[in-house]
Amino acid sequence: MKELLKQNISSHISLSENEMEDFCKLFQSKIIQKKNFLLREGEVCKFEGFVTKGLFRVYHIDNNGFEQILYFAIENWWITDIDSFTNEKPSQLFIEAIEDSEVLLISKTDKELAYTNLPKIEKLFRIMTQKTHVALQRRMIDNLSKTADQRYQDFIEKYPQLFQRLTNLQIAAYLGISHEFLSKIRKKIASKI
Amino acid sequence: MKELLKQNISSHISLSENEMEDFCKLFQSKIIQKKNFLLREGEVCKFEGFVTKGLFRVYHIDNNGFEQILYFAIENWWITDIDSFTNEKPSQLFIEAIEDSEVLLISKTDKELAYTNLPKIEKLFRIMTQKTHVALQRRMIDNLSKTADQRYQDFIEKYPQLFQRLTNLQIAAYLGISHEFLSKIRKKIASKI
DNA sequence: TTGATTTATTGAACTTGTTCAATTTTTTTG
DNA sequence: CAAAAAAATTGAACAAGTTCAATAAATCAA
Repeated sequence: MKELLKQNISSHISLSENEMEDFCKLFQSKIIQKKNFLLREGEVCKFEGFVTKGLFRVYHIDNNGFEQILYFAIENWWITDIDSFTNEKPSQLFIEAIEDSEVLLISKTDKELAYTNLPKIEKLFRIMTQKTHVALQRRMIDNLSKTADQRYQDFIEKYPQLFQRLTNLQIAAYLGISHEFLSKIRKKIASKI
Repeated sequence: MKELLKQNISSHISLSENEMEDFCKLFQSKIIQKKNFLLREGEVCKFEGFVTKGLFRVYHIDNNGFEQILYFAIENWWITDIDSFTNEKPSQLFIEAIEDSEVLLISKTDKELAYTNLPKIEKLFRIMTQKTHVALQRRMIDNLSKTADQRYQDFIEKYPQLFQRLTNLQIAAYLGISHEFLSKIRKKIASKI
C-alpha cells in the first residue's frame, strides 16, 4: 500500500531497505471523501501529505470571493501548505478532495525527527522543494508572458490525464481567468479544427 | 567582507565558528560592473551567489522578445538559476547587474561537498528554498487575483528601498505589464493624492 | 557641457478578458 | 428515473491592459 510512496522517494534519493521502512512507518493513511477538506483557511497545516489515490485542489479565496487554484495533486504528488506547515501559522489555503481520495500523512514532529536521524531525508525534501520551486518559476514566467489561450493549450498538453478529471471551472481558476472566458476560448479552438 | 554572508547564514541555522569559517571559505568574490552579466541564456549556471553589493535582475526573454523579470536581488539576497544549476542544463535566464555589484559565489562541487561534510548546510539550503518558494507562491496568487494597479502599490509598499533603485521599465517587466500602462497607473495614483 | 541614448509620458485605436444575465447541458442524488 | 444541482455556453456591455507613434524628460558618455 505504501509502494507508491517508496517508489516516489526512490526517484529522488537512495535509501537502504531499513531506512525506507523506518521512514515510511511515520506516515498514516487517511481517506478523504469528495468535497471534504484536508485543510481549511485559518487552520495550521500539521502535515505533509502524499496522494496515493484521488485528486485534490489547493486554493485560495481572495478578498472578492474568487478562488485561485495554486495547484492540483493527483496520485504520486505531494501536498501541503508549506508556508503554514513550516512557520506554524494559520493557512490562507484550502485543500479539498475533488474525488474520493487517500493520502499518506506525516506530522511535523515526525518529519523533524526524520531530518535529525537521517540526513538523507533532509536532502529528499530539499530536492523536492527545489523541483516544485522550479515548476512554479516556469508557471510564473508563463503567466507573465502568455495569453490565456496559450496557457490553456499548454495545460492540456502538459497534464492530459489531469485535464480529463477536471471541470472547466477548476481549470479556469487555475489559469486565473473567468470560466465564461474559458468557454469562449474552447469554442474558438474547436472551430479551428 | 564576508560578514554579511555569515550574518545571513546565522539567520537561518546555527553553525560553530569553525563550521562557519570552513563553509564561507568556499565562496569567491566577483565584481560585476553595471550592464554586465553573471549568467546568459544558454549557459549552464555553475554557481549559487550571495549579493554583497549592488543590484541584479533575473529575467527571461519570451518568444515575442519581451522581458519578464523573475526577481531582483540586492545586498543580502541569494541569486542563481536553480533549474539550470541543479539539473546542469542550459539556462533560460539572464542575470544582469543593474548597478556596479559584488557577489560571493560558490560552485556546485563545493556546495555538494559542503552538503556531505556538514548536514546543516543541507538544512540551510532546504530552508532557503522553502522561503523563496513561499514568496513565489504568494506572488503567484497576487498575480492571479490582483490588478496591475494593486500589484504596483503592493510592490512599492513591500520593497520601498528597492523601488527607488529601479526604473519604471524594470518594475513593469516585473509586474508583467507594459511600461506605458505603468505610466498611466502612476498618473492615476498621483492625481488621487 | 552638449549631443546621444535611454527612460517616461500621453493619446488614440485596439485586443484581451470580465461581468451579468439568460439558457442549455451534464451530473448528482433521492 | 426524475428532480435538483452544478457546470457549460452564449451574447452584450464594459473594464483592463496593449500597441503604436509622437514628444518630453532624464541620464550617460565623450
